[in-house]
Amino acid sequence: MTDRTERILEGLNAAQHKAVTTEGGALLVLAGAGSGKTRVITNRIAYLIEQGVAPWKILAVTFTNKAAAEMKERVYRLVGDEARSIWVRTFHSSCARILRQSAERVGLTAEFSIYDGDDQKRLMKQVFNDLRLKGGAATPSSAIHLIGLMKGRNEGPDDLDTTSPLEDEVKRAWKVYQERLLRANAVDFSDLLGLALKVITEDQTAGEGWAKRWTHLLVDEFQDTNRVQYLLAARLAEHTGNLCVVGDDDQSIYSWRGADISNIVDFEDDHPGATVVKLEQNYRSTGTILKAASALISNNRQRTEKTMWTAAGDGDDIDYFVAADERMEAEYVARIAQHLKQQGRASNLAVFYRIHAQSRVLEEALRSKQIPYRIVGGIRFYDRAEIKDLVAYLRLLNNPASDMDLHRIINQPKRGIGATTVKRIFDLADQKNTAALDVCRSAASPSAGLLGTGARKKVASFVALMDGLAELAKDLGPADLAEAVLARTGYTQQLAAQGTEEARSRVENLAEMVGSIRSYEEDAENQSQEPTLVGFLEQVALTSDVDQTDALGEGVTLMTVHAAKGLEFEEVVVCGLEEGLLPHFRSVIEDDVEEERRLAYVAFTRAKQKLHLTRANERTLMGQTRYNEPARFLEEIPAEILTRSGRSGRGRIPLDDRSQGQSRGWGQNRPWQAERRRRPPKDAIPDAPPRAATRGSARSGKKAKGRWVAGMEVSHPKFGVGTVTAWTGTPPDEKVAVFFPRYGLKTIVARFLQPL
DNA sequence: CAGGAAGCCATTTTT
DNA sequence: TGGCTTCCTG
Repeated sequence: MTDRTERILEGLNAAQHKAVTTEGGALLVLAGAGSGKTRVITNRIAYLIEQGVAPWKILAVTFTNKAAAEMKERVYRLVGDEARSIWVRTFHSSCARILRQSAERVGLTAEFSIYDGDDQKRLMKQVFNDLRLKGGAATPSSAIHLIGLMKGRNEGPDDLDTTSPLEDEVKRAWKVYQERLLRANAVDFSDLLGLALKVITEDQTAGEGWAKRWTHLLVDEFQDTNRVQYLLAARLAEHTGNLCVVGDDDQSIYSWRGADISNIVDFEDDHPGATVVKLEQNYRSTGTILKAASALISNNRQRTEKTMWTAAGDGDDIDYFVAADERMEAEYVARIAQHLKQQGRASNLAVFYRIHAQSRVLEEALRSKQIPYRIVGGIRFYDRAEIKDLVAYLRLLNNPASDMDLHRIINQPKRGIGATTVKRIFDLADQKNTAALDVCRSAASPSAGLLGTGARKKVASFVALMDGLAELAKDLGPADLAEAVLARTGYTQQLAAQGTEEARSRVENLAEMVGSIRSYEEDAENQSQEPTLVGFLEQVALTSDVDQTDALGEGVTLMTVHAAKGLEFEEVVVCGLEEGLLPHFRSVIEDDVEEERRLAYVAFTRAKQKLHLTRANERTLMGQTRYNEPARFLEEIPAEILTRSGRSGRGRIPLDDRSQGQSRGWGQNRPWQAERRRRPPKDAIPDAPPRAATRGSARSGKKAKGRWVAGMEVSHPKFGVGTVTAWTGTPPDEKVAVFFPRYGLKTIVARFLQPL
């Protein structure tokens, strides 16, 4: 055994050792939370190389760029320069790369654009307008969602059931949507995977190319793969059968995005003779935290049995706080943060919540105490309007067929090209099935009759502007080109002229953007690759907000539970453990609480030393106040390890008997109690029917949308009068969750309900 | 055509 | 609640 091999295997436990060294064939590593999963993958890659596998024949796929970067870094540390030629990438970037090289096969050019969720939605809105689908069963968002799910299952528009009005509408929209994507030389996220699969499959029947390029495949977070991703992995590994997948079914939290948990659960059946290794030792959390998490997750039925254990001691109890409302909850969180800040440990703390909308109060509370924090997610930097404008120019220069981008910037900055002119151009583009920029070009000539003189001149000068930039694009690098765009279009100038604080910050953001393009150029050069516009645009499209986490910095970290997967913190607060929030309404109605439980499980298992749970009796969200019951998950945690703190009245103050004294300091002074309100009776409902209640029903004639409003009163022949809390689906599948004072929360098929 | 005011609408998680 | 669309005015 060489020294290096020794180092690779050093300190691994028996299961990890097996996972790293098992040779050839299918390998399933069931890696519980905190069990050293990343270490196993990276060491396995290193081990393969030690065994003589050529680095460029190894492909490791992850879900986030961040995970990929970390993995690559760790492999690099183990094997040095050889790590360079290993493909460690996300599914999406691997597929993008594959597709760039074989774009013509699917009717694209190598410069194709990648449309993100926002672009998709805008495109779909246009399609809905043009097909006059507004007011029907489908909405642009629901259509996109459904199309995404179906593409993820490798299905097409013809797999929709046209007897359902919703599906019929989606089918029609889908076809037009797809035509326009193709015309724009663009793909959406799902196409990236689907088309790459197509290319590889065709390759395979030809017995060449991608299908044989890699001999060893590793897939991380396998529980989050959808059908297409599963097929991709299978196809790429088919000729050697060397497929190693790593995951944890208890941490599958993306089924809404098409992740299919059966990919991991059925892996053994699909791959007879597969080696299965379970990593069950947790190296992250205290015994208490692990106990709580395990107890919680054992309530799920759909899972492979695992028993996590730890050699660590029990540690602190789990701290549980019930606030009167969300502001008190935030105040409590801020106090925890302040306490840590005084010890210089603020960055050891993370605060998790179910939905982004919860972050605002938390931010306010932290800010008022001057506690530094950083917030992950919400809006990406790239999602700011001014950045998207700049990117749209660059994308249009890269791919002149990209109509979405033209649409965005044709009058941005304002150059007097108004809505009517734009509409004429785009209508003609649809009619002639050509790129809108080409229509602009022909409409700009004096002989064309499409536009009036004024509009024509303006369009002509816009076309000249773009042509000039296109000329520059031939010689300039991406960053210089971006600067030229900002200068020549007068974008920065127009912003600067506004003189407002907001405009100033936009100018700064643009400067930062140019800076980030420059650092992309440097990165590329460091890897001895040519920095290209396509390359940069691809990075923009495929970088998520989660990837931008490591922007190091002092302070408390705020994020959704989804964003927290894969991370760990000394101390964690999970907010809003309420029925309706975690578990979320939708999941309750759609009967998928198990996924929410997994979400809670992921949240709990991020904590190393200390876990706090909070909830609020009353919460105002989206302008509606409601009284939430405690999350069922709370009852699933053994009572003896849950210590309720800050309880009002003369009750015990359990903070005193803490071993580490971390909790000291809040006990004495609890201002939130001063304002503590009488908790409404258990079955309380907002007493006045909200104004909205009249809205939906009074405007009769309108189906579906707006008929149900949280808080409105309805009557049911059997259960009597109740209050709507949530609803889902479209008629006739529409279901409404109603709280009946006498019977509790019920899910009712909408046609049995009578609005009051 | 641009900008402001008023109304409408939809409520999760995101590669 | 707030983001977006539509309507109205200069």
